[in-house]
Amino acid sequence: MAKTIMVVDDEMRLVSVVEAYLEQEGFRVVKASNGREALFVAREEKPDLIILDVMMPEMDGYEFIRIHRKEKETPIILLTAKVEDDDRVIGLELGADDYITKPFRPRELVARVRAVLRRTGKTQPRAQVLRVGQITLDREAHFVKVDDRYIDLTPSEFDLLAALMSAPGRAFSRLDLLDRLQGTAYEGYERTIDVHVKNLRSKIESDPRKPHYIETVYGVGYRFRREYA
Amino acid sequence: MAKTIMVVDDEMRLVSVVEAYLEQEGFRVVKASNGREALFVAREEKPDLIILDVMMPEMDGYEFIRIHRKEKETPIILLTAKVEDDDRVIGLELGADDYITKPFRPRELVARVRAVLRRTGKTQPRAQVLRVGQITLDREAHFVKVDDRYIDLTPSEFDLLAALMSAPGRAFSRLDLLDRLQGTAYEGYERTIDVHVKNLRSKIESDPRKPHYIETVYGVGYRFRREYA
DNA sequence: TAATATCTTCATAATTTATTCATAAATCCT
DNA sequence: AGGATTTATGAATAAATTATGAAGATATTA
Repeated sequence: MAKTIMVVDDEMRLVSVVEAYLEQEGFRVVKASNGREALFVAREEKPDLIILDVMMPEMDGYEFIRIHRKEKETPIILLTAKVEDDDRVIGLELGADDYITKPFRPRELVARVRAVLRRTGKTQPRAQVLRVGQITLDREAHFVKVDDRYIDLTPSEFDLLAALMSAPGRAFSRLDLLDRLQGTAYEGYERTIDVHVKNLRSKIESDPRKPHYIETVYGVGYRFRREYA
Repeated sequence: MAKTIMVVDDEMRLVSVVEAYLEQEGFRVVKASNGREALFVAREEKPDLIILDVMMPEMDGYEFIRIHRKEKETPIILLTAKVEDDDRVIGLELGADDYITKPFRPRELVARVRAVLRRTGKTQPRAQVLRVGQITLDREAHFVKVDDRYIDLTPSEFDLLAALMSAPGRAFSRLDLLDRLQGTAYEGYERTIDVHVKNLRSKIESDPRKPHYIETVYGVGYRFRREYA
């Protein structure tokens, strides 16, 4: 059965990005936007792991940990904004299992989630294998196969393709895609996506000038071609 | 069919970690948190081997052994917290087949499990010989052969190679590999893996600068080259 | 305990990827 | 069609990741 992860942060955008990524990795995600709410959700949903921002209104992360730990031993990964290692020390002392500083990339966070689950002996859900047309993308083994050929992609290209393939036929804005690649990192230049698309096309399209898989949606962004029946 | 191993300890955390490792190695795992429960579970599940903490509430390990041995000859590995050899002597006299002191590395435990099963004539649950390309790795005999030449590897290198060869074409993150080597515990520095990879390549690759077998997956980790049909 | 081997850490060189930018090409709209 | 906007592309630069040699720390063996 799917492992449940609770994400606690007051920045909704961050929560959404992390949620999308984790779900694709096969996790079930529940959310809370502050410590008080988190306590409630934790009791209801009994998450297998908690991702927790230290800086939040109402009740901060440390306070949450103190209270939660009296009831449960759920592993916790802290999100800290600062670069200093004060937070780290305090957090780990209070019983956090790992921490990651913002901004971070979703894939980095997922790696830590898996590491912590492994450490604490939880079984791992399988990442989704995406198959559309002649393309297979396996997030777990991290490979992409096109017409029985294995293709090497850079991390950005891989994540970009995974995002698009996760919802064939749906148009993604460049901002959507940028979030997937950079997570909460400061706003990058949207046109960066264009370049990644170009490079990706050159690797997976037989005729990059007339893309079959990755279509341009003028004025909007890009989408992966939907399969027809 | 997979061998069943019963793990008996009151520290749930420890049990979980051990469970994860054993399952990864292809064993089936059943659990109990004290001697009394263990007796019950043993009768139900008929494990092929028992891993048993000596210090437990309700009914300690020695007591369990005494009673269990009247019914079965299931091999037993003792977990002892102390470094003194009192426990060892007593335990072995009582009929334990091996013992290991806490803290221990999962891979150490797994090694002993295999050794005991071998000694007591049980068959191994998992393929012990991995062959990919011109490389043969035998977990049982613990040797590596490349192009008909036997190569000496350090323990880390051996485990690393075994992990990679267990799933050619699959990319492993450094975190994955790290806890295969160190048995979870704490987050070691991921770059340690890079160094082991370098050393391993220098031993098995004909041109370490252009590795044929162990490929780098930029931004992700390493993988063993997939064989093509 | 000394001797040896292995593992980890660290600094820095080498390599690969990501981003930005300028400009060409395509699309849209009236 | 013409102008405005958006996308595609090649190339330069910046940023990030990996490779490597070597020193220091640990562990193992004699």
